[in-house]
Amino acid sequence: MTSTARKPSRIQTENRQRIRDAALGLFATHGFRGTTLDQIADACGMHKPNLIYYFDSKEAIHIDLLNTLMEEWLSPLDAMDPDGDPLEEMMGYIRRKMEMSRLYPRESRLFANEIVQGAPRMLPHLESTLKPLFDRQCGIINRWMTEGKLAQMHPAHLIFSIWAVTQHYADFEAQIAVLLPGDDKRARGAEAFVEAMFRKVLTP
Amino acid sequence: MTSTARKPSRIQTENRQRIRDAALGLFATHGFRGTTLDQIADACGMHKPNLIYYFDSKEAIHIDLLNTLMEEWLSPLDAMDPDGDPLEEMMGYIRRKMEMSRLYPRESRLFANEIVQGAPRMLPHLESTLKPLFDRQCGIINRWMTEGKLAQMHPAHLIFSIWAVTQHYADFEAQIAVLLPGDDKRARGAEAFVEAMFRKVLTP
DNA sequence: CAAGTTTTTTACCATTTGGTAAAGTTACGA
DNA sequence: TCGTAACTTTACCAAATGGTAAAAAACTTG
Repeated sequence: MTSTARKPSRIQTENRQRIRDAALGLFATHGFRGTTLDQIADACGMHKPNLIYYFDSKEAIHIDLLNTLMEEWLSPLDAMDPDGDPLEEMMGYIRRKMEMSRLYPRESRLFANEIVQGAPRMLPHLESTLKPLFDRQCGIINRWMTEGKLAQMHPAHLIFSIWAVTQHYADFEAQIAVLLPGDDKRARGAEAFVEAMFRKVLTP
Repeated sequence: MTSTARKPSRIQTENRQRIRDAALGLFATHGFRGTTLDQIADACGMHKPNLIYYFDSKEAIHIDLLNTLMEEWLSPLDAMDPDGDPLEEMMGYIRRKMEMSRLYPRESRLFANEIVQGAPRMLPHLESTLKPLFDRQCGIINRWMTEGKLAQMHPAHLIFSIWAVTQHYADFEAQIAVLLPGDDKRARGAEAFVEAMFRKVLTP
C-alpha cells in the first residue's frame, strides 16, 4: 500500500497552479464542454498528457476549481458581523461583492456557467455548505429588520438581488461593454450606483 | 439556378419549430458546445441527418434561436411609453421582465450563456439592435428624472440592475431552488419583493 | 393514380477529443 | 555522484461528434 498523502513538491505546486489558472479562464469563457484539454495545455505551455499527470481528468480540474471557488465566494458573506451596525454591515458586504466582481470576473463567470447549467457538479456543495450559511445570514438580517435597523423586506430575496446586481457586472460584461463604452470609469460608476441604490433600499 | 425563396411547406414549418423547441432547452442547459446533434434529434424524435435537412448546421440552429430570441427579448423595453406615467411605466416594465423570467426561463438562460461566454455570435446584433434602443430608453428615463418624476440616478445602471435582478430568477434557478425550497409561492414572493424594491428605489 | 417532389432513414466518414503507454529527461536525496 | 523517483514528451487509440451520400418512403399535384 502506497502512502496516499504526500507533501507535494515545489514543481507539483507550481504546475498545478499554472494549470488551474489557465483552465479557469477557459472554463469561464467557453464552459466545461467548450474547453478542450489541448486548449488548456496550450494556454499554460504544457503538453496534454502532462495535465493528466497533475489532475486525473479534465473533470478533476473543473471540480478542483469549483471547490476552491466556493470558499472564496462565501467568505464575504461569512465576514458579516452580527454585532456590527446593520446598515454598514450590509453596505460593507455589497462593497465587497462589487470588488470581487471587478477583481475576479473569471471566477464569477465560472460560477455563473455552472449554475445556469443546473449546477451539475455543485448542487451537493450548495446544499451542504452554502445553504446553512445562507440561512444563518437570513436570520441575522431578519433580526436587524425586526429591530427596525433595516427596512423590512424578505431577507432571502434581498440577498438574491445583491448577488444578481453585483455579479451581473462580471457575468454580463460583454453586453455592458457594448452599451456603456466609456471604459475608464465604468467600474466606479457601477459601484457608486449600486451602493446608492441599496442604501436607499435598506434604509428604514 | 434554383429559386432561393420558396414558401415553406406545412411539414417544413412544423419540423423546424420542433427542432427549435428541442434545441432551445438543450442549448440553454448545456450550452452550445455541450449539446450534440444526437441529443437534439433524440429530444424531438427525429434522426440526425434530418436536422441538417432543415438547418444547414448545428450553428445555424443556434443562430436561428438567438435571432428570434433577440426580438422577443427587446419587446418589453420597446413597449415603454414615453408619454405614460413615469413610475408606472417603469413598474410595468419590471413586471413584464419578471413575467418573462418566469414564463421563458429557457430563453433567459440561452441568452445568459451567450453573453457570459463573451457573446461570440451576438455582439454585432447587440451593437446594431440593442444599443440604439437602449440609448433611446436611457434618454427617456433621464428626462423623467430631470422632470422630477423619478428619483435621480444613472439610467444605464438602473436598467442593468433591473435586468440583473429579474433575469437572476431564471438564470440562477438551480441555486435559488436549493436556498428557498418553498416551491409553491416562490415566484409570487419574488415578484412582490422585486416590485417593492424598485418602487422604493424609483420613487423620488 | 402516376410522376415528380419532398421528407426520412440507413450506412458511412473525417475530425476532434479525452485519455493511455511507454520511452526519455530532469531533479534530488543519500 | 550515482540511483531513483519525479516529471516530460512522443506516439498512439477508441469513442464521440458534426456532417454527407444516397436509397427508401411519403406526400403532392396534374
